[in-house]
Amino acid sequence: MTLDGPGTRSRATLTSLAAELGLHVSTVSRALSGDPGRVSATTVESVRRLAEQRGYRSNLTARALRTGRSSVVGMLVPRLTDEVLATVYEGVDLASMEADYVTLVANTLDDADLREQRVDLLLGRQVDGVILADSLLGSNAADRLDKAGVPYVLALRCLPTGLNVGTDDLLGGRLAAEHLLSLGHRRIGVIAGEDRASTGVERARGFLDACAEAGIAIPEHAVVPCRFSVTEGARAAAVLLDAAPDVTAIFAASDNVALGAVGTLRERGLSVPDDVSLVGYNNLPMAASMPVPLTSVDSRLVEVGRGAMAALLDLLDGGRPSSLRLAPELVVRASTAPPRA
Amino acid sequence: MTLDGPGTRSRATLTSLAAELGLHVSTVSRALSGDPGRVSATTVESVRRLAEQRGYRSNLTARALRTGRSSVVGMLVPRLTDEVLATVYEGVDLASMEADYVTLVANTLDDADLREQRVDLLLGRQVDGVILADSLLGSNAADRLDKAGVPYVLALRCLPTGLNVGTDDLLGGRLAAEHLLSLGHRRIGVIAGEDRASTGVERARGFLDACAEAGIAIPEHAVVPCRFSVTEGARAAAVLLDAAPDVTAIFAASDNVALGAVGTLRERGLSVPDDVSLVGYNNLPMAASMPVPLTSVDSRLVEVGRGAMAALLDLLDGGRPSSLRLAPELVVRASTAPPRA
DNA sequence: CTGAAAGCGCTTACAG
DNA sequence: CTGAAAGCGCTTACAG
Repeated sequence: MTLDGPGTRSRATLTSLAAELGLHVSTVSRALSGDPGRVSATTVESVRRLAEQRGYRSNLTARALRTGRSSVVGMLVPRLTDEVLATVYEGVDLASMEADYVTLVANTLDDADLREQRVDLLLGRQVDGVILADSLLGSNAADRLDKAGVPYVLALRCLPTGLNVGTDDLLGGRLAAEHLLSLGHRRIGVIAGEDRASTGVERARGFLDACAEAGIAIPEHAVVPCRFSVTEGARAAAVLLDAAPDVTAIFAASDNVALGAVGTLRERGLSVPDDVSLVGYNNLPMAASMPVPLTSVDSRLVEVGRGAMAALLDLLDGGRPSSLRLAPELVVRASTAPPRA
Repeated sequence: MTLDGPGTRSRATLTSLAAELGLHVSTVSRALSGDPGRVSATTVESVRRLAEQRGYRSNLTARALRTGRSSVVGMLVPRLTDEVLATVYEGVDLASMEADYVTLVANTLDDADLREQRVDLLLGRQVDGVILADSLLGSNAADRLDKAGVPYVLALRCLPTGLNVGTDDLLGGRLAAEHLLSLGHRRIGVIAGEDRASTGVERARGFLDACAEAGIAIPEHAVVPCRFSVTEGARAAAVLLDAAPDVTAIFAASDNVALGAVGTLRERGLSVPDDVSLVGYNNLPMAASMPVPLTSVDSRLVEVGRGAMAALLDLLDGGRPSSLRLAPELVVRASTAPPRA
């Protein structure tokens, strides 16, 4: 480990390569950028070889300053400790890497002030575009980005306007409802998720709509909003069971929330699925490995991330990408069964 | 949402402010950087006001090119979808923000080639330093960083040499052992965690050492290594129970692994803690909200992240920070009880 | 096919 | 206290 500051060992630059080869820096630049037909094959060859030997790596900072493109995109998430968001990020990151971009991610904790601050930070870093995975309903996407003319894409959490890449959560909620209804459940509770996020709202609405169409009314007191965390899931489940103790099934708008709910059910001596069936959402890896493997709606989070980045890259290339809603899929496991006779 | 490319609306620059004020760009730079006593108070005042009005934001790319300091640090993690690493990152990010740095994070998936590639990427981005939270025992920290003279700090996962910031995992393992021994357990299994990472190895060794000192021998077949995930935890628990079906307690080197183990125990009709007591590690929020609240060793992950960044910043300022081992703490919950009589 | 020049936006010795 | 100049490392029209 070194204690010297950065740049102690002088790195190779275009200029140093040029000097060593007796060429002009501009020629070396062209040779390396692979402008085909604009520079002789032999020159390209010798430049490439020396660059390799000297361990030359283009200074992306300088390039960014010169071209006005940083090859950096920003990404806003509520928090990265939420595996759901970390998974979307993973998709974004994969697509970034393939396109020689890099993604600067920032937590906003569902806090409006912090969010503004983070956007400012990203803009100061000259990001070419931004992926917003933390949108709250009723707010605009991001004033500052609009003002700065920096393109952005909404991911996962959607808004009525703007370029959106997410899962069809209305359909996802519907799939969960159809599954429980087909098993014979009639008294069902819903832990609806974050009520300021499209994900929470639409999953619940899709579920409730499907129930209503089947002639099953879910009373209001059996629908409890809840932030997306294990702890909040446990709390919301308690509220739900107090208000509607006779439910035979619960739809939770996320796997973490479902995990919290399992704890509360157990505390009350209710077992899954014998007493209460449980459906989660997102189909995180843990769903399959939970104490009782969890039936869950797969929301294709990595693809959401990849898709959002692809749309942003298209935008940056002057394209006109359209919004995308991926189709979710129900994965049935042991946590759901017919209600007790 | 705009479809224009970046930079469409021309942003205020030092030059544009200077022109508007009839000052030289260097004066404006000094006024804004707050060089005290080097520029008149009235000038500072007028420059500040205009900068505010025009929404001036310093171009950090240009500054980086000029000063040779990017105010960007890199961070390597095995994967960010692991809540443990995401939590360490959160600490790093908080400390970064306070110091006007930004952290570029990259997944390396415990894969050596991908890691080299990621380091190259970070170096190309002119990072001032790097936090390595993905070290594997037996490998060096990072050749490329040494060669490039870029300072780095090891976080969470430690190596025998280099600047390390982590938890005292030997002690953590010991705390878990003392707890189970004091409850009266004598036949104990260990799911030892990733055997290429210091965290996995030291937690297990601390545990085994404490048992040995108490005169309790844990046979080799009751110690199963395991990657840090729910899925792997479930698998390892099965291996363990096949090899040592008579255990009355299990120490799992992470909470995720413990969660996986709960599933396996349940499958086999064993209940926690009546048949088998279970101790996890890290004390993630979910530990408290698991179906059976999990006894766990708190590894102070946010502090590890903060400490690692503080050490790196010290290094970048020419300081000589020393390694840091934080003291873990046992948090007792419902998953541990005396063995059945 | 290669060279020479300009310039991205900033900071920092050097003058005055 | 302010100005003028140089330069970080690159790219890209413009010549030749």
